Amino acid sequence: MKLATWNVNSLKVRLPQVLQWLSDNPVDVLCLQETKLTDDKFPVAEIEAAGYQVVFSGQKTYNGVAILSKLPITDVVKNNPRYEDAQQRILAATIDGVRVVCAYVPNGQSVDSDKYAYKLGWLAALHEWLAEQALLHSNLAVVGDYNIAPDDRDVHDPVAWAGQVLVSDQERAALTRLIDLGLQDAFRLFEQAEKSFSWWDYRQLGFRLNKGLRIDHILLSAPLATRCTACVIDRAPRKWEQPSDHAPVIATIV
DNA sequence: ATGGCTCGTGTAACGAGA
Repeated sequence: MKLATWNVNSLKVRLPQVLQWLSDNPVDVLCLQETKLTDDKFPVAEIEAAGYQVVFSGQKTYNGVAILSKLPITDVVKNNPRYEDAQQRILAATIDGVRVVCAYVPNGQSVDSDKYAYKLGWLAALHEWLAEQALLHSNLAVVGDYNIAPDDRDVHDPVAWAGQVLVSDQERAALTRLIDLGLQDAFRLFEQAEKSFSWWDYRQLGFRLNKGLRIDHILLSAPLATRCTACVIDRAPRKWEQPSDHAPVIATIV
């Protein structure tokens, strides 16, 4: 199975790029974040015409997640059943014996904001739910935009970013607690180039200067991690016209 | 020091993202 995740920053704007990318990279499963579409506006026909089944959970203006799959999708769960949340950020489904959780973790805005407290509470509730899911599903993949750079090597300028949102100790500790449920960061199972990032600011030539962060992750349970033979970030679509600020991350599971 | 760019909303700036 080839399993990918991509924050598309509006599926309305990015649908042509998603279809082009799937044509170039016919992955089995693609998890999307920040679709920014209510369910009645989701482009089901276009995605099905490309050979994918799709499930989605969206809202107006913000957030929104979707799972595209070549193989049948079953047991769909929208949102974390342990956390009342008006924001549509989680979608889980079973595909080919793998429990796939597509997550759009809150950004947090800044460490002194209410949104940061929401982010930490949201992550604590995610941990509570995933602890149960990990017991229920040996093949568990938790993928998406985590809005957390796990380590200083995932940050273009760790000194400038020190203590800020996306890299703060509390956020990193929350990510570590998720990993301690028995998950592994697929990207770090393999040798990777230095300064490998998955997001670059639209401003200040962020991509051209490779001023980025690695905040999009594929976490795999041990049985899946042992079957994982590659994990790469595809920078290609970030070079296209009118790109998302995030690049897709792809794991190959044999 | 600030904002820089790109979205959606809604049709003008503004909030949000990261």
